[in-house]
Amino acid sequence: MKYSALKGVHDLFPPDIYIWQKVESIADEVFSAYGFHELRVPIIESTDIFVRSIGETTDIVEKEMYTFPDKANRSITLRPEGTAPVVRCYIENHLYNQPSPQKFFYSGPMFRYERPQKGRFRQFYQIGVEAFGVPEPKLDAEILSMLKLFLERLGLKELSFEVNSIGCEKCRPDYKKALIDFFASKTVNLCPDCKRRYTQNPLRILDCKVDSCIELRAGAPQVTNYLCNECKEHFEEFQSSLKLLNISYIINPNMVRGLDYYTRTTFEVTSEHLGAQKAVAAGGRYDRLVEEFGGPPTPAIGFAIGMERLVEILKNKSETLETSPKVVLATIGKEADKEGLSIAEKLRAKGISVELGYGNSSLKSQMRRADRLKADYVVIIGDDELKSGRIKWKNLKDGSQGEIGIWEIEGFKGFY
RNA sequence: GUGAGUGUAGCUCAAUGGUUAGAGCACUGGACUGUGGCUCCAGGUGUUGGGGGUUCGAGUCCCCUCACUCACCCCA
Repeated sequence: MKYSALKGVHDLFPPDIYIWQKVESIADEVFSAYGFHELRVPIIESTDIFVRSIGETTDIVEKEMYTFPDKANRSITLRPEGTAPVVRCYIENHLYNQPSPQKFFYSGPMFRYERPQKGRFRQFYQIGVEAFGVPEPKLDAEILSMLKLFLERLGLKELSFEVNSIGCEKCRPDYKKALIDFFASKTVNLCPDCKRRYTQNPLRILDCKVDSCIELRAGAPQVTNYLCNECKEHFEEFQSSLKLLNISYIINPNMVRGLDYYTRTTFEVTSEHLGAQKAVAAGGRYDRLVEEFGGPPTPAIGFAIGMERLVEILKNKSETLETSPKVVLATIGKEADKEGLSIAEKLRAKGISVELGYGNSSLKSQMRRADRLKADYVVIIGDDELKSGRIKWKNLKDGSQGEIGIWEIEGFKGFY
């Protein structure tokens, strides 16, 4: 084959596309009910928008961004995530002057230069949600509840919700120091990756998958014990709201975030039906980011859903979504062919989906095609029908058939 | 960036180093000349991912390369 798609990107077409459409329309419905409005931002931004928000030393910025110079030699980056552009949009358009909170959702492609694997792609789609202006943990719980409702509306109930609090700029440094102290005497026994993490981002040691590191971290200080009073209270209120809303969750004190901007609440929804990349949705608070970006101090929270991962789970549920025509118009002969074309147009104008036969195929093959398209009805037009002015219909589901005047077909009640 | 695995028909897969690379499914047509599903019959495409090598002989063995898959790092 001469041309193929680039590594880590993919085409999307039936039948999968119907799952995507369903997911998007349910997202629209559910998020709207919570007062979220759709927002569309560019997929390219100045590189520094991502560097400043995600963090210079994160993997995303260091090695995963699609960054290139434009013709005027400005550094442009294909967005690796959605929060930073939305924050930029929020500030640039002074949306903080609108009634608070401002709540948005968006969907679209993100780009990260990584080796593809199950559930991971170079171009991948996210549905994201961001809410600005409310510090109360009530909102955190509301947002989790919204996510849960969204997933339930898609028929997903066996997903697990993990939550954590990673503190704020006041208490996180204390915790980080405690962690460094804890591992100080054990560094020689850490895996090579964790040796690197120890100096670069000690929090990451907590979710290492190597057995020896899992053993070494037993008894390590937990972030939830180092929260300042405000963060602690926030986390407790968040949990009591979750209980009030009947959301079952587990606290995962080892859940850390890969992006620098998160504060306090973090959460993840995971599925056992995926591979190693089992997070379907993840998010958290980022109370400092708007201010750091030059906006007014504005608490905020958001999450992102990995579309491909979500669709992967939905595919396993083997609910086949397909669209089939209501009517297949089978015609025999040139004259009938013309008549069929004009009847089809009249039916379509009434909102009925109609497929025509093409070429000089036999009635049999047109019937067979109708069967494979899973049409509800076949309408047959041939010389006899043209002569009598009465055309034949057949219900493919129950096998019943009959005749109807050619001028009455638009009103045939089986079609409605 | 690192590691492992897999590349044969549109799809799923066969083929001990040995003739002309096969089967199922799918597709199209016919049996039924104007009635789908079931059955039967017929139809056919492969540069065996690509290149090089070993051999009398390579889909099969070796090397290189490309692609895909899974995993690590990291993440939705």
